[in-house]
Amino acid sequence: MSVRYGLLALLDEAPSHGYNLKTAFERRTGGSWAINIGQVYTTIQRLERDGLVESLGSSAGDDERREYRITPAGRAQLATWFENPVVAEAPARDELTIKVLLAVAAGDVDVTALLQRQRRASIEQLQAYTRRKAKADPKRDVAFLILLDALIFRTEAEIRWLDACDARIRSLASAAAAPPTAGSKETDG
Amino acid sequence: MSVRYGLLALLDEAPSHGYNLKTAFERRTGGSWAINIGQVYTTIQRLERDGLVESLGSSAGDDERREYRITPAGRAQLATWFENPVVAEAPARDELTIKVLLAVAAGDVDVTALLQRQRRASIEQLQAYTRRKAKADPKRDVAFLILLDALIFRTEAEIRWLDACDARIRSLASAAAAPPTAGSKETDG
DNA sequence: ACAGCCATGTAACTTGTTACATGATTTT
DNA sequence: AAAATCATGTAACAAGTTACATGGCTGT
Repeated sequence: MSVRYGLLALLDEAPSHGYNLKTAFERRTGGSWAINIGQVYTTIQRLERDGLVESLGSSAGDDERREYRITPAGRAQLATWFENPVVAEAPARDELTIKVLLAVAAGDVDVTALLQRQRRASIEQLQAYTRRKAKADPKRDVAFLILLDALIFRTEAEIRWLDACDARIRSLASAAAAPPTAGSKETDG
Repeated sequence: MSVRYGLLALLDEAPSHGYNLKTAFERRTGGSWAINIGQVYTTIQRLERDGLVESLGSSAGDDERREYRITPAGRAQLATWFENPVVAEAPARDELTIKVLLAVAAGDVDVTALLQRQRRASIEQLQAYTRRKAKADPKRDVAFLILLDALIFRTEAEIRWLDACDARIRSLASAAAAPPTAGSKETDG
């Protein structure tokens, strides 16, 4: 819902038209979320369909550049969006998580190697983000820095998690190699 | 692509049918990713359309329970998926990030309050995960624990990021309140 | 004349997702 | 007999995304 609310938030500030929304949206995301212009128009259409924005047809006069304005319903929905926290309810809807989970269960996949490859890739990402952060101007590029912070924290968490996975798998392997100490029945299918 | 590859990975182990894939998929994700049965069938259809799985029609004989088998192409694609790390290329495609970014730029949104609300929600989430983790059996519920780890690390990162955002915004506010020390021109539109 | 930006829009497609219709088998 | 579980499938939609067609206006 990011693009949808993104455009809605921009239209909440001032009426605007497609092309302008595209550039404004990209500026807001620190220039790092390129958006296809076609998507802007389809998203506006959907917002209009849902009564959240409306076209300013007659008063402007221009045939090109049709401007859109947020409606009261749109403003209300935007306010609700800002007021309610984003719940990470969708637990494992994440590709990396499910991949590791499946790899662990698969048997014929080298999970340790997978984790190591991912770790290397994540570290590289992290370094790239850090380099970009060092170049940014703390006064001018606030949006970009906020975004980089998000990416950095998330990637760090990912690396920690990969290590935790590795540890879990190693401990599983050693537990399987060592003879069971007490009454530990294997009941897995 | 999680569901898609999830089903493909399950079919890589053994041929199976829709209903069974559903339960297996849910078991794999530690029982926390409920999947609508309809989605399983649509996803299988799409996999078949793409030549990654094929139906075992005649040999089984049964009219119900049509089994599917992975094809060589499917196996190849699955292997590629496992081999290549998940790149977090899509930078800000995240709802919370874009929300904060938009709120900061909006002007009429109380960003500090937004951050605090989100922080409270995230802390609650974190506690819920931790409680569930404490209850889990480290031997039996490995998948579930791996998943919980992911959620916990991610939520911790989110909280750290929220705090970093708060700090950035406060420092911006204080910089705006204090008179500029040197030649710092304001050129924002 | 031609390159390039400003500007709009449609068709088509992807994955994810739900609601609904349908029926067999098994358990209570 | 009724309820629950096993089982399949379709229609329809959401949101994101890209490729393509179209044209005006500006600078070289």
